[in-house]
Amino acid sequence: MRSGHGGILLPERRRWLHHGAPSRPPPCVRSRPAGRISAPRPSPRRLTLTVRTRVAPSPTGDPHVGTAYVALFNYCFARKHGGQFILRIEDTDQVRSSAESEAAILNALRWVGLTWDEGPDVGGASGPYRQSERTALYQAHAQELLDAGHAFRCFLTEEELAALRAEHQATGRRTALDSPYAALTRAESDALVAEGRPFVIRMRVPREGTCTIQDGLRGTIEIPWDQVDLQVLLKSDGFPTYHLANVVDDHHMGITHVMRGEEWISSAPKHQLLYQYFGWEMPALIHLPLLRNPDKSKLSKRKNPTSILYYERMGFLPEALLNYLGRMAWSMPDESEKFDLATMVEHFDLDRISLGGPVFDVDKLSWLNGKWIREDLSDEALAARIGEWAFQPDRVRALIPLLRPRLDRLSDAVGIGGFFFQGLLDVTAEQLAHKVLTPDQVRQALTWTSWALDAERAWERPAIEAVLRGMSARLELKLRDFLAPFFIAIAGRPSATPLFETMAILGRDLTRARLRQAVDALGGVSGKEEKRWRKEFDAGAEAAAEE
RNA sequence: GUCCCCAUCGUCUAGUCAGGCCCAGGACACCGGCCUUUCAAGCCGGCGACACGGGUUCAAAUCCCGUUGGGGACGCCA
Repeated sequence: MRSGHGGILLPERRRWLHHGAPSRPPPCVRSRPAGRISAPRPSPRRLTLTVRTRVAPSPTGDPHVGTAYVALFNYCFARKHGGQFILRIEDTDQVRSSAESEAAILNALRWVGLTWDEGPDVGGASGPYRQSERTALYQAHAQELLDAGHAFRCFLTEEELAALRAEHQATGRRTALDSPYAALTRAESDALVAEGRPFVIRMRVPREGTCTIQDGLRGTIEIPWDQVDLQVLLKSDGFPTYHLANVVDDHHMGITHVMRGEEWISSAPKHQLLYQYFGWEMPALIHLPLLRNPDKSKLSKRKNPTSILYYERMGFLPEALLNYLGRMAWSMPDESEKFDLATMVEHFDLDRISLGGPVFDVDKLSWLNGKWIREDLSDEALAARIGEWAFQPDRVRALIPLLRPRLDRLSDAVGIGGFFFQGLLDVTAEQLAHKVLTPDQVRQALTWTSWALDAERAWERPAIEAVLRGMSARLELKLRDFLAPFFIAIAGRPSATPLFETMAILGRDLTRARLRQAVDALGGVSGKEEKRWRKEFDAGAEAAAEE
């Protein structure tokens, strides 16, 4: 057995605790951890080793409820075992990462009530906690693998790669993609570097046999090696990919248990292999079931609000949201529905995680939230919470330029600006009826615009205006006609504060949700129609991009 | 298409590893009733599931195999 921390693996898994000498794990899928790790044996010495978990969000967008969900489980596991929980920023994607997103994610996680022992904001002994500040480390490790022959330089251009993929696909790919440069000698490879050819570093992967990985919830998982990519470890910009950075950091940060989304199972073999190449002990892998949309697909903003900011804006209490996330795939021993973070920690047990992907059900979240409001807040506390929520100075301040010209009495502010404080509006098809456009045209305008807004990175008035004007032109509708249904969808009436500013202030998520609600009021978009529209939409977007 | 994961009411789940206590329990939603100046809240009740087919066993929601269904991965994104 590896000498390190393996013994503390999932120590609460029953057989472990109650039967000193672990018997053979049953052959069932959810085999005991005893069968998962080479040969761990409970020992008092190892139990003193500290559990360390982490959550590692990528700052490429709005804070996602899935991030909070994974963070919650990592937090609970670490706390339950007296260990540490770490926050690490995985900003290795230079193009998509942003400081604003990072700040928003940190704020959102703090908002739901999670805290971390080490992170970019609080520091710690294993820092820095932002991967963009650790590039030298990854480069050194990539070099080490290169020198050891565990990795090679790949000089394939993007076009060549695309062609290879297409060919692979066409011939009915049975195995992962290969690279012709894998066969080069080091001298040949060095020569190409000397020529100035750009390259990436890929890892070598066995081309036959089967990789066996151990999952803390599922037991043994076997994946044929020929299904595993020759994964890029170091990109041509010198930055590492997730796979390299994550392994290097988890090792150097002393992570003992990696709890992450199930979507990572298929890359686990690469990670395991990297640990072997480096000669490091691998943390225990625990893959959490994915949060789902009502149609069971992986939770996505297109189908369900996913941003924590949205839930804040809608008036959900952070403790209720966190509580609800704790009900996703996990249950209290007595099945209680309402519990706080400390209680969840106290009872946390991997054995109580169920594996079917849970559908994120906003209705049930609302009920839970109502329970928290009714049962846990005094009149004073509730009054304070409503005030804090509604009258956040920055938010109210932003409305003033829109309200001022329209106010004769202060009380007018409620009628004119009330919709800023509402959640979803109950817009009907009748309200959305348009004097020139057909309901289908309205539906299309709202849907396409919503898509176009999703593709827009900046959520600011000029960008929003450009998208709406562009879409109106593209659909060949007069701006006035085109905009009319948006006023209804966003403000609930035909005339309101200026639309672009209003949407900017309302925020991306609430705007998206209201547009979607309006579309739904008109009958929604069927799967077939969405497919067709999506095709036309993308084609048009491409044409526009080429101009 | 290939590989992997998963499978209890519409949804979240208990029960599954240690088969009998389960003709399957709780919660959301929905429906009905009570309470109530209204609406909520609260309380009471109703509807509603072990995907299917084979095994193993005295006994299977629970163990095994297969089928079906759902999901994920197949990026110089994470």
